[in-house]
Amino acid sequence: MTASTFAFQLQHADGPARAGRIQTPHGPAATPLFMPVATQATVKGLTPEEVAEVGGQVVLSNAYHLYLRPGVETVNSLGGLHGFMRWPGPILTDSGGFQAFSMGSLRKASDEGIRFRSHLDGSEHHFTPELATLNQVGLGADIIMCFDQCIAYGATEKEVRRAMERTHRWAAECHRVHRDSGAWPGQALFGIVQGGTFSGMRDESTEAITAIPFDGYAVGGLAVGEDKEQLYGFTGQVAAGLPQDKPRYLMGVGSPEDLVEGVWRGIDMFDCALPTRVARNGAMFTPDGRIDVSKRRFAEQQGPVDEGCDCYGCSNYSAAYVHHLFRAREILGLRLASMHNLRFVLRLMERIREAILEDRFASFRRDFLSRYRPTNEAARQEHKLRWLQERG
RNA sequence: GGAGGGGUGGGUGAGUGGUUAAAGCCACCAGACUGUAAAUCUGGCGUCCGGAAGGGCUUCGCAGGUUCGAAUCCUGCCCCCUCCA
Repeated sequence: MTASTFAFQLQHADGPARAGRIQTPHGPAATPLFMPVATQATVKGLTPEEVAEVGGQVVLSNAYHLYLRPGVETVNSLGGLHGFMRWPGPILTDSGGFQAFSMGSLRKASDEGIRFRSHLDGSEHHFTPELATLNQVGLGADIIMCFDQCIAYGATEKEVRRAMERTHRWAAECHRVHRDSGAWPGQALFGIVQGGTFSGMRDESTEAITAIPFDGYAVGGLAVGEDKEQLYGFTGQVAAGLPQDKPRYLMGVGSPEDLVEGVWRGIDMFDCALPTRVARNGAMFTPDGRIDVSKRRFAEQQGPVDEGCDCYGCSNYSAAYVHHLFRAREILGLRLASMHNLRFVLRLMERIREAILEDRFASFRRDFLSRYRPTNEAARQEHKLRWLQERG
């Protein structure tokens, strides 16, 4: 817990794929790194001990949600985010920029910032780059993010440009506010590249954001409805333009296959709600793809959900038992599934790291992807479009 | 023995003459979930044909009747429940 400054060391590269280490005031973390999501200062359903047990090194929380409830001051007075949620390791907070996308009709963007109507009580809040930065300073995470405007897939070129240029101006503002805020010196600030699915704008944004000396650089605005080809293509394109000596963070990704593909294209850090969210609905990762443990075919399976998994659930319970827990809507079911999915992706990252260090990531990737069966892409797209329509 | 209430699709339960293949909920089946407004959402759920639009057939305890038309009204029968004796 000594106040060291943030640092990144690149240990080894295997093609574009990198293995490294970040250093934060609350300890180190090995990269490639997957950060479990703890939006409301908790990885839903799990204790910090359980998150650590499955291999979690850094968790991600959300400044927008914590600002609304319980409030930045409250968290601050209760020991800061680390003390409040009792997570002793590194924490990264997102600024609330993603909520500019996900909150649908409850928000309205302008050059000054984004107006949100609280989903809790309807009250109106105006997030500016300054407020978003100071909120995160107040929460006291190890790594904080610039306030950006994440725009929906399908936006016009004009809309994407406006959001991107706004994001660039806000990035400079966030950097200035953070520098002058009196934040403790170890706290890192990452910039975020936007630009939608327009190749030229992605380059433009990469150049604009890297012109500011952030501690790390994130690829934002992806995994919001575009197809896999675009996700991977823009990830690779942006990563190639980011500095070698800073960590690169692909925001909001991933699924197991996306993690492999992201690292393959030079990404060091990921966060994603997917593993824990789908777990609560019965979906569990296996080396062959995602299964739905609540399906009847698991009703009598004596072995664990994933034979090769070393998580608590797979070590102690049959798939039939987990199946029963979901059928009966028992809370232990979603806890076991959450632990399992986190363990699955975290162990995947550990194995990826080993493979990179041993210069065999290409074959690791090939083997993993040839076995892992992704979920239906067409259905994904349909679902996403409907969701986007509902959210306005 | 007397008084009253009720039998609806797998369950529960609306529906009292046409807009009802019959609400809602549950169960079940299928799909989704990527910087978490999510232990959530979407679709299906009598049967047959169709990719779909749509169309055919059979349904509201049983049997009969009234009516252009019945889950809904009438008659009989069977069964269940509550209270009184």
